[in-house]
Order: sequence, then structure tokens, then C-alpha cells
Amino acid sequence: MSVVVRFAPSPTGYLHIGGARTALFNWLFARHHGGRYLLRIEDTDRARSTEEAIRAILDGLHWLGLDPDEPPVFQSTRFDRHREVALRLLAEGKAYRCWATPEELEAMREKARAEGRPMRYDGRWRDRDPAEAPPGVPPVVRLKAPQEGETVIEDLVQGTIRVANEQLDDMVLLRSDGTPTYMLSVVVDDIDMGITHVIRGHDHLTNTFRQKQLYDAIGAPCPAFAHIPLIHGPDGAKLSKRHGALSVTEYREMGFLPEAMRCYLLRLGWAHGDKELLTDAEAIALFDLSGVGRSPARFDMAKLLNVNAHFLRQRSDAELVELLRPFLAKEGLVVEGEGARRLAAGMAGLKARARTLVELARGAAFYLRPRPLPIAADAAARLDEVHRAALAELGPRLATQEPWEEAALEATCRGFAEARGMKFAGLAQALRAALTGSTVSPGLFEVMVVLGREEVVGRLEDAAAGRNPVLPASN
RNA sequence: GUCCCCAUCGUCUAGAGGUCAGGACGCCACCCUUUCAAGGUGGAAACACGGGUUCGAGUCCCGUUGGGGACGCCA
Repeated sequence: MSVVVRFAPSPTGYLHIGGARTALFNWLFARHHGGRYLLRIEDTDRARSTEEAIRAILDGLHWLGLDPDEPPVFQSTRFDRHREVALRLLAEGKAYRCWATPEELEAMREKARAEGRPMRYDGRWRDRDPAEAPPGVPPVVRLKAPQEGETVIEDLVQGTIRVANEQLDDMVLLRSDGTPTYMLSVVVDDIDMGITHVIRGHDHLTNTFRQKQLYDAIGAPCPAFAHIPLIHGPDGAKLSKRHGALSVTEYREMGFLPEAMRCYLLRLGWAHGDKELLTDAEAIALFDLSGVGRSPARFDMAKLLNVNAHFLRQRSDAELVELLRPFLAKEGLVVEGEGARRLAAGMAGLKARARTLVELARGAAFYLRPRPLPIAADAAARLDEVHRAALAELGPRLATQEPWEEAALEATCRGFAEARGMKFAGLAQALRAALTGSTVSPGLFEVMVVLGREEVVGRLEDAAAGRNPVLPASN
């Protein structure tokens, strides 16, 4: 039997980090088994579903490289089919109409609570004659669920889980307005889409018992279930807005790489021995449900940053130049011509110092800024009179420096400092300030080679003459 | 409240009865060094608690505590 899985988000907001991981696990499982990975948009709640949210989910999945293998199925287009199934169950006596009003239901809840029992619908219309139906009250359709025995599910992650059927009540299949409920829609769609494995968040675990009953009533085989533990915030509580970024879009904007997100999310709740950093090929080859842990994991930004830094360094310099464009554009910097050349040439030194594309862009900006280069206040402080005078003298010397190579440049600068009885470290910081506008940068001589003779000499002149605007904040 | 699930360093985790309880992130120290990173070396850091079962328990069972989830004519 070929594997078919699906990711089934409801479009009531952006694609969040937990959903992204669920999608990833489904995707990996399908790839590992050579199966299909589908997307179903659960937009049956017309009031809360928005076009914008659908866009956001599709965009998020696309960015993460988790595009579905087939066009998405929109659950709202399948109302008729869902109704058809409910009506069939009704005809077969496996479901019944219920005229209980919201007030009656509320009373049942209160009574149950008072008696310390689970809050369940009491089945008052289960065997009652429909002729007794009150006039003018539109009924819902409920499943005639088994009242004795127990419902058991074999979860591929959580193991065997059983619940007494008396804990479960007769769930609503069709609302009084005739629309299908989530429970009905999910089960019917999963059956019709040929889903073999339902991999979803642990928060759906208790829904599964009811869904199992529905499968049984419909007479369809149950897919295998795998409920993966939830992701919690750093404090152990449910991940929420107050923990910072939830939307995958925000991670893109913070400069994270999709492959880093995939790797981090995968390792959050799944492990294969001591393997930490996996390529997609390795992840696909190694992924299995038995490796999924059973306890919830906390989201750790520090680790994500580390993982991202790793994957950043795996990218080629040319790729990084392209990835940097939108981030540099935010600072009004356009990557083209000489600037593009410098970025590519300087990328090796830049990427070792960045964990995200945002950091990389920040560190790379000095290669693109036109003269006179703005200098951060703390860097400008390194350009005192003594050092400005030194730079004024060093500039012309570098103008005739041959060859224009790192080792030679270093020899020249060190020799210059020594001849002047000046500490090289101080000269280096002054040079750094003049050339990069910062106290922090890639190696000085690498920077010189990348900038080129003309630009270096020009920037030194600017600094010696005090022409640079000083920025209030530093790096 | 009821039901269900979970429990190894601060965090992510390895561990499928016998390990000096391993790795990674983070942290600390040292090395490298023109800054900051990167890189290298080393270090501190965990089996929630209590009972069993067993020659032997982080591993199996029960309980306690703690955490989480679900209890809608939402999805």
C-alpha cells in the first residue's frame, strides 16, 4: 500500500511554527516512503477563514519547501459529499436527529459539572420518536456512538490508547443549518483522499477516539494515526504570541534559512542517535515515526540561531549574495556592479560572522555604502588625532602598494606602525573604523583586498580629513 | 472538575535491564588573533519523588508530584 498523507490547516491565521513542523513531518514521511503528501485547507468555518490566511499558509509552505504534491483540497467545496455521508448514516440508523436546544445542552453541562461527571450530551433524542420533535426547531444530526465497551487507537507515536465509550457522547455530524461539522468533514475527506497515515499535533489526540467511531460507523478502514507532541514556549507553556515570533513569515524576515528551519524543527521532537545537523537527503532517508519522542519540546531560539549559522555557511557565496538583496534593500542598498563583486569576494569573511541573513546584511553593508562612509560613534572614537595623522600618511603609501595582496598589505601596515613607534592594534582599529565604519569586521587585509586600492585610499583620505558622518548607534 | 498524554544536564536529545549516563545548543576557561566571529582544546551541568519486579532499573509495573492536551451546532 502506497503512503498518502496530508497537512490540514484551518485558514484562520498565519502558518505557525507548530503547523510548519506538522507539515514537515508529513512531508518527510511521504518522501521517505515514496508516497504522496497532500494539502487540505479546512475552511469549513466560513466566518473565521480568510483568503489572506490561505495565502499566508501557501506562502509559508512554499518558502519552507513543503509545497504539496497536488493542488490543495478546499474542504468547503465538499459540503455536499459530507452531507451525503451523514444522511446515509441517518438512513442506516447509525445516526439520528436531535432537537435539543442550546439551553438544554447548557443545562446538561451544568448538571454534569455539579455531579463531577464529564460534560456529555445525554442522548435524549437517541431513541426518541422524531414525531415528538418540537415544531420550528431545526435539528442537528448526531452519530449513534457505542455506549459500552471502549474505543482503542494504536498510535504510531503514543502507543495504544484506550478510552471507555461512556466518556464519549454522540457527536454532532450536521449542524442545525445543515452544514457538516469538522469531525465529519475530516473523516470523510481523509477517506476520500485515500489518506493512509494521519500525522498531526497531539492536541488532536482526544478527537481521534470520536473519529475512530465515525470510521467504524461509515464502515471504512481507519488510517494509521501518529500524534506528535506539541511545541511549547521557553517557559514550558503553550507556544503563544508572547513568546515572540509564531508565524513562519516572521522567521523568514528575521533572516532564517528554510533548510535551517526544517532541520531545527525536525530535531525538535525527533532524533536519530547523535545526528544533529541533517541535510534534506539525510532527513528523508532517516526519518521514521518511531524516532519521534512523546514529550513536548520547548522552542529554543539560541539553538535555532546556531543551526541557521551552520546552514548559512553551507550556502555558496553567490547564493548568499542573492539572498541578501531584500535585506540590504531595506537599508536602501542595491546590489549591483562593483558592489555585487565586493559582496561575493568578501562573503567568506562575512558569513563566518553572521547567524542570520539580517546579521549578514548588517555586516556586509559597509562594502556597498558610498563615500564618505558613515562611522558608528564607538568606531569614530578610534580615529583620534594621532591615528588620523597616521592614516593621512599611510594612505599615499598604500596608493603605490604592490602587490595588492593580504600578506603584503599586512607587512606594509605592520612595518608602518613599527616605524612610527605605534601599536599595531591601535592602527588596526583606526583602519577598521575608516574602512568599515565599525569596530567589528572581517579581517582588515581581506577587507582591503575586497574593497580595492582606489576605494581603500579614498576611505583613508575621508577619515584623515574627518569627512565621515558619525552615526549615533554602533554595530 | 472529568478523561487522555508526558517526565534524562538550563534547552533539544541518545539510551530499547548491566554505559565512567553519550552528543548538541547555551555557559565558563584556554589556544588562535588586528576587532568580532569562526575554528580547536578542556570544564561545570541530568535520570522528578516513593514503592515494587529483578542478581542487577534511567530503562519494566504501581503510586505521588509536576507539566501538557482535550472536553462546542470551532477547527
